[in-house]
This record gives sequence, structure tokens and C-alpha cells, in this order.
Amino acid sequence: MSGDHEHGDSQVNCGSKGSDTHRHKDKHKDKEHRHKDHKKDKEREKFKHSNSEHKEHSEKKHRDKDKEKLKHSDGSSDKHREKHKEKRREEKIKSSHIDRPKKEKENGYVRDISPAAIKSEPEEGNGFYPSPQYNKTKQEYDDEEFEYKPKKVKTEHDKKAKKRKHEYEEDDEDEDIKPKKKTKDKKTTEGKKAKKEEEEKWKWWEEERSTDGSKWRFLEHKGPVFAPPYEPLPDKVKFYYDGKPMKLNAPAEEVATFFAKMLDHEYTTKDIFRKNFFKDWRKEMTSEEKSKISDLNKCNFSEMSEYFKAQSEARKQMSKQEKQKIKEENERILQEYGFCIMDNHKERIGNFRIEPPGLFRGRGDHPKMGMLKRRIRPEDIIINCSKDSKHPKPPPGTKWKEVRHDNKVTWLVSWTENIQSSIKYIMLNPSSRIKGEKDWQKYETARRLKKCVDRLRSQYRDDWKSKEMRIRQRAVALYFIDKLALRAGNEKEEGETADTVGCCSLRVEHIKLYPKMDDQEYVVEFDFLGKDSIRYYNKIPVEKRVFKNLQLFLENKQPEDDLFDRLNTSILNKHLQELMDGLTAKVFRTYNASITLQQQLKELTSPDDNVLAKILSYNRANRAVAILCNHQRAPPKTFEKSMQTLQTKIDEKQNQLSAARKQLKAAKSDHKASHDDKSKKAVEVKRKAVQRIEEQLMKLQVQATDREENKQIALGTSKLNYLDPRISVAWCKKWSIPIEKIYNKTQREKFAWAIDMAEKDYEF
DNA sequence: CACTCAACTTAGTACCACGAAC
DNA sequence: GTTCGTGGTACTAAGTTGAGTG
Repeated sequence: MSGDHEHGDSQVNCGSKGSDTHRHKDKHKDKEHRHKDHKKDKEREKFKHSNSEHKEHSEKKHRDKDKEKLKHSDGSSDKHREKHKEKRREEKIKSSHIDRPKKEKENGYVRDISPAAIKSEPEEGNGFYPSPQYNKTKQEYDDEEFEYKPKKVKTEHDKKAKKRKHEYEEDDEDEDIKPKKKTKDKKTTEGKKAKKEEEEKWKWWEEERSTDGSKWRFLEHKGPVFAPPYEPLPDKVKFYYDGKPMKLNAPAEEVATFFAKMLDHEYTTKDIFRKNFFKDWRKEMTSEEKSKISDLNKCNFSEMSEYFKAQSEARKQMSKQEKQKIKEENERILQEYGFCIMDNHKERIGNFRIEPPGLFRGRGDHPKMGMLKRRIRPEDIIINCSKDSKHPKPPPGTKWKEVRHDNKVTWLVSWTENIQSSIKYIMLNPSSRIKGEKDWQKYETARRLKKCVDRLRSQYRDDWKSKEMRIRQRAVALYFIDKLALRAGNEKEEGETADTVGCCSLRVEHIKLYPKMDDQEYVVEFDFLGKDSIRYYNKIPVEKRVFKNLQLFLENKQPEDDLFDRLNTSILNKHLQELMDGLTAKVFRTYNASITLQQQLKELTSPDDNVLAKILSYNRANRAVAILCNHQRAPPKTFEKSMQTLQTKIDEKQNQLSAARKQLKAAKSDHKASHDDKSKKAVEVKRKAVQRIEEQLMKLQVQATDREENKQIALGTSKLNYLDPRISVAWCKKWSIPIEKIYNKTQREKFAWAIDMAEKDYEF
């Protein structure tokens, strides 16, 4: 059998990302660049998949081949992808991924996600977390399935408003969405302070939601805050071209300052960056400037750069008063522009400042890095607000592009950005009702998935055997999304963005198959750049059937061909929608993240631990999720050093401890000798001292462990976006941990709904 | 379908204010 | 008082999703 597929191994090759992209771990270095014969590729495409027979599926084989299956050849859907590939092949050869600190999943946390892994325990201080869905027993699955019961909101709120059911989806019976008038009336009569306080306490989650698709009924705001106008450089600060000073006109000078400000960033050494910058810069020049300045290498921005450095230095040196003044001014702007009135409530706006002009910095190997992000003017701005509200005024002498009154959307201001021509928005803060409701709903959808995930899993397992290629691909992709928490993976337009992929857009070059690896069978090695060009690297054993399917998918393909050539996110999501209302690929991430947290908390929290140790356990549980979701960060620049100082402290403490112990011993023998009260007291005192130092030491050690484990893991993203906050709240309540230890102020604001409603027995 | 666009969520990083350490 | 280190935030890029269109 396997004989048929042995080519899989040699042929599948992660060629192109090359060592430049992933420079560290030697083990990934072995990739070769094998996209030599580009010209042939196109032709090969035509023939691809021509021999897709498989012994492995011999029973079905006959039915398979002439039908759908392996029905690669009708290829209509392949077509559109072709055009990109050529280019990719060429570019890849030299493409060097931008030199951001490389991050890898390979940090000692690679999870064992083999189905067999039932157990999960942190391993010698070096976290080791199994796949979420497999660390429970079958029994657990069964139990959980129907255990869920909607919980009541705190009783004292019950009378206030008609309660929404906790089950979001079920509350569409009676509609009675009258604005809570009383709030408003009070507000207008009372002072600002009182109003603010009241707003902070507004429990939107106890009110009815609108069901007609409108997002609000009333919306009033002050519009955006524009970037400050350009201030030309003082004459003494000169720009030199080819060694000669040259005064630039304001527009060109401004763009030059953008570059000057980035001078010590390595971005400015990148060819693409420089090329894009120079091209856009020239557009701002007068024809005279344009004719003179023809080579970026002859440009000397250093005086400008020095000037800005001096300025920022001066800013740091400002007196307290000056700083205070600036702070106050910012506060004033915040008060004026940072809030809006939405449906009788004053709500915080997320980003009320328009993005200032500058040079575009994409992430990863972005083809557009260095391009000029142009200044946004009032004429570019679309305002969205209520018809009957006081409309925001454009700055004197200017006009808005448009004022509209669309309550089917949540944004207040939008404009089109010039790099990708995408639309940017000003929206509300996460603490707002409109964001909170959505967030809550997201977790409810994930909980619904929990109820039917078993069904779905057995379904996709069945589909691995389908005779239709598209269904097999869909099923394998879904398996990855579920098991590995991969993102959906939309297609992207080549040349517009960095070359990154998600599940559906994985290419042949991104996986390697190992029928055997060490003591494991059917190992798949993933190595690709995901969102934000963060590397995903993982080796996992998969089920045989998956493995065989992958071999099938890889047949006769080139490294740059799509692994799932008969699948895209739209197909996948349509399928998911049929399986469960509201189900999309990303729900799996939410679900798996949250369920993992819950399980890990259960497993890792020891009742006897003190608060500190419990928090460490929480962080570890959180970390398991971050690892699952591949949330990485650059190790802080000061990491080594700060670890060092911490270690020094620990050593000191240890010395202290042994000294204290000695003293205790001495006191004890003293007491033995004399047996008097005084010596007894001394013993007690010493004992206490030892205890105290032990505690301090432990605290330090916990801190060190936590920090070490966190070196390149970012907890924030999962905490903010994937973990049902009610799990954390419940955990805090259960173990009497102050919520402040888990969520900072901003987070508490965002999760106010959860903090208010979750009790200690909350089950995700 | 394929393709585009709009809207909204998710993401990492730069930077700075603030409190601890000196 | 000054420096140091760090948590919190602001910023904005980069995803996902679904609707509309031809």
C-alpha cells in the first residue's frame, strides 16, 4: 500500500520559504529551493492530477475515479489561482522575509495532539499541553453535552428589565425595545459626574436586543480628530542631496521627514521599502526637485533625523507642568471627541483620531512597505450619525465627503485608505454595548458548537472516506481547523500583501509528510507563515486516513500548488452553516480556546495552593490556549537582563533563607538548653521569619517561572478575543481570587457583562 | 460560481506613564 | 530625585465573513 505513495514523501517539499525566512532552528534549514523550472509549471498544471488512483482506497476505488473524485481535471476552480503562481515562483527564489524577530511555534511548547494524548500536565516547568478536544475522556464529553443550563442573572436585576435569556439565540420571542427613558431624563438634569457614574453602571446585558438588524436608534458624535498639520522644519535643519544642501517644498519635505524618522529602523534598508518610498516621494516633489533628486542613495536625511531625536529628547525633558498641560489637553480632547451618544447612553469611542500620514509599514514581507500613506482630509471622510442628531461639523472651510444615516452599521466615521484602498472606520470601544453584545454572542455561538461538536467530528471523519475529492478536502481541512485551531485561510491577491496562508490556502510546500518519525506514525509537519507573518511550525501525528488523504491531495502537484485545490473558505463556511446555524471556521478557534481554558483550569488548579500559585496555574492555562492559537510575541528586548536580575534576587533570597534557617536552628537548640519562655519566643520569631522568607522566595520563583514560560508567548490576544470571560470570572469566584489579578481595568470594562453575570459554577 | 466590497474581529508592536528600585 | 522596567494603551495592519453583482 504505502508503496504507492512513497513519492509523497520525497515530492512533498517545503522548498521555498528558505532559511532566510526561518533562520533559526536548524532543523528547518534543510529546505531546498526547488522551483527551478518555472516555465514548465504552467504546463504541468494541465496534466496534474491525471493519475490519481489509489490502492489505499481500493475498495472504493472504482467508483471513485471516474466520478467527482480525484476529479481534479475539470479544474474550473483551479484557474483563477494559476495566475498568481507564476509570480510567486519567481519571487520566492530571492524573497527574503522581513527581518522581524522570528517567531516560531517551536518553543518547547509544541503540543502533543495525537489522539492518544489523553493526559495533560505541565512537564517539568516547561509547559506541555495536549490538544483541547482530546484531553478529556469520552465520559467527559458525554457528561458535558447536556449539562448546560442557562443560568439566571443575579436576582436583584431581574425586576429591572425583562431579562434576556442567557441563551442569546432563544430570546427572539417578545420584542419590547423601548429605550430606557428614565436614564436619559436623569442624565440631563444631573451633573456630568453623576452621568458618568451612571453610565459606568449601565447593564446593557439586562436589556432587550433589537432584532430587526438595526444597530442603534440614535447616534450623535463630534466627528474625528484630524492629524495635526505638517510643521515645516526650521531652516537650519537641512536636507542634503549629493552632499549639497537643498530646501524642499513642504509636501516633499514632509514625506522626507517620514523617512528620516525611520532612519534607524531596518525597514529603511530594505530594497522594496526604499523603492516604494522613493517612488511615492517623487510624486510629492516639484518638477524641479524631481529632476534633481533621482537617487535615494544620494539623499542625506541625517540632519533631519538628528533634529527629531533632539525633539523627542526635549519632550522627555519637559517639566512636570508642561507635561501636565499636555495631559490635560489630551484629556480635554478625549472628553470632547472620545465619546458619543448612542441610544441614550454615552459610550466611549475606540479610535477617534484619524490615522496620521506616514510611510506604510506592512508586516512580514510586504510588497507595499514604504509607500506613502496619505493625509486624510475632511473631504475624504464619511460621517455616520442619526438624522435627528447634532451633526459633527467639518473643520472651518472644509466639507465632509458625505454624511449618512445608516443604522445597520456600527461605525461613526469612515474613510478609504490609499495603500490597499480598504475602508477604515471609527467605531466604539470594546466596553460599549454594541461591541459587548457581539462578543457575548460570539461565545454563545461557540457554546452551541460545544453541544454539537461530537456530531460534527464524526461527520468529518466519515467524510474522509467520501468518494468526492472536494468533500475529502473539506473534511481534512476542517479537521485541521478543529484540531490545530488554524484560521480559515482566505485567498489573497498576490503582490498586494505578504504571502501568508491559513488552512484553506495552505500550499503543498507548507506541509511535509512523514509516514514514520521517531516512534510516531503518520506525522505531518506544518511550516508556514500565518496572519501577521507569524510562523506556524508544528509536527503532529494524524490519523492514518488523514495522512493517506493528504498524500492523495499532494499527488502530482508542485510546491506552490494549493493543498486543498477544491476548497476555499466560502465553500467551507457554507458547509459549516449547514451543520449548525451561525457556524463558521473561526468559531472553532473560539470554541477550542475556551474549552481548553476551562479544562486546563480544572486540571491545573490545586485547591491547596495559595493565591499566587493559583494565578500561576491560570496563566499556564491561558498559555496553553495561546500556544494552541499560536499567539507569539517577540521576546522583550530586556528579557535576558530582567531574567538575570530576577535570578539574582532569587539567589539572594535563598541565602537569606538559609541564614534564617540557621538562626532558627540555633534558637531551637538554645531553647532546648534553657527551656525558658524567652528562648521559646525566639524560636517562634525565627520560625515566622523563615516562613516569611520562604513565601517571598516562592513568590519570586513563581514570577520567574511565569516569565520564562511567557518568553515568546503572548497571552493578551487569547484573553481578549478567544476566552469566554465567564470562565475566568467563575474561576475567580470559585477560588476567591480577586478579579483584578486576572483582568486589568480595561479588560474589566470590556468584560463587565461577564463579571456581572457569571457565577462560580458557570460552565462554558 | 467568481469577484469585489463592506464591515467587523483579531493581531502584534511601539511607546510612554507610572511605580519600584536605587 | 532619578533611573529602570514593565504593564497598559494606542495604533493600525491583517484577518474573516457575508452580501451583492454580473
